Amino acid sequence: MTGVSPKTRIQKKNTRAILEAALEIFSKHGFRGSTVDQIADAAGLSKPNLLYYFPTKEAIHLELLAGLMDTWLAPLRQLDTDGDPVDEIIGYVLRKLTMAQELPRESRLFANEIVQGAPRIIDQIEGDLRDLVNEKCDVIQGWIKQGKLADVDPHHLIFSIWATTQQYADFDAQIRGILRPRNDAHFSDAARFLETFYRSALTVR
Amino acid sequence: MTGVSPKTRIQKKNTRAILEAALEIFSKHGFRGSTVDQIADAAGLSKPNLLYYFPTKEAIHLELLAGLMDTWLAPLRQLDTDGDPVDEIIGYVLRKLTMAQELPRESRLFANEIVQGAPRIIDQIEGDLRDLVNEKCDVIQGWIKQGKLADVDPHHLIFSIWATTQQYADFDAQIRGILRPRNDAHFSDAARFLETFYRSALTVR
DNA sequence: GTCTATAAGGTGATAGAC
DNA sequence: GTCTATCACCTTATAGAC
Repeated sequence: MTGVSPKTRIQKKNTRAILEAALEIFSKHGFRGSTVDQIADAAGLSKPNLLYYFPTKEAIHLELLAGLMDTWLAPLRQLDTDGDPVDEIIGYVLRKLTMAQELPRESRLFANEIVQGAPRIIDQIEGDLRDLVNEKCDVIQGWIKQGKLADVDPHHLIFSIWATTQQYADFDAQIRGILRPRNDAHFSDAARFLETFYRSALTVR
Repeated sequence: MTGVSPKTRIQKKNTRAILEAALEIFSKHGFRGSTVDQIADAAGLSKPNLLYYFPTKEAIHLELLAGLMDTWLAPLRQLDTDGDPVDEIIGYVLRKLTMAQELPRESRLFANEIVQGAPRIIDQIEGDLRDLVNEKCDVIQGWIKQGKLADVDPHHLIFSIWATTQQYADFDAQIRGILRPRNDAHFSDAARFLETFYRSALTVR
């Protein structure tokens, strides 16, 4: 399922090169739009050699998605029950925005998969992801009950945070096209916008 | 470029059937993930017959995107300079949410295209779309100067509205997976959340 | 206008030498 | 472990009969 168990140095290096190349290609063209040839080229290997490390194209894709899910959820895990509610959520928003800026390929990899119905990761969504989200929604609901946060639906709050941050990676082409030619500093503009926006919507008055 | 000029009744009917089928298939699998066979089947035509109406697979895709762009931008065009600023924007948010609910395939068609770098509609993005957005941003900026709206970046406000509404179509699989098994009424929950959220973030205090 | 048949090229995966 | 060669299949698009 996950290809050759990486033992020798060269195997580790090649496995890593393949996954790096696959991330580059899959995130740009989606699963069906990417070819094994493209990935092998980008990894600096021949196609049969690549298929010596991973049995199928799908195995590479699956390994990527599974391996990145933890990284992807880390910012949400950090949400701390004992912190100041508004600051905790603003912090989460800004961490997600930073990830969109620094890991846009990872964001688009997931976006490509989910927009097409998430056929290959629906289990992870309905499992680990769902559990984590529900856990953090309980935390948020607790804050609301204590009067420390405006009364909003926690699930839809989290969805809105995902949407407003990840769009800067997923729909980058559109955002750059509209902001052209002044699109150099748009991430810091976005950070300012999102911080102001979420703070004013979440603060109890 | 746009296939046979529809003159006879049967030509109109078939052209419409092809575009309807293509929307169904392209929105689900993306351009590369869709096959002419699938579209022909869905349209109830043979593959050569379909290619009698449109010269290539790409021509069908292009015609779809171009034809839907107007529909897609209609809610933004409606934004009225003379209305109440907060209500105008809330109205826009709710119209977009309704579109995500009623036209999810159209939303995913664009999402699929844009997430992969918008190769086939970058011109429309940098043309009509950009012009309309800039025009409406001027309106919003005017409201802010008059003190009728909280001071936020108009471009990023519009981006956030797109993101928070279209996600309910584009990332439907993820949202349903997380809300399971109670996901029947999530659009009305989303409407309530978004209205409260945008109203409290945009109202001048 | 619509069909069957097929050309032409791409794509995932394997065989077998080294 | 890596390569060249190749298979088997899929996919877009066309030819030509009706």
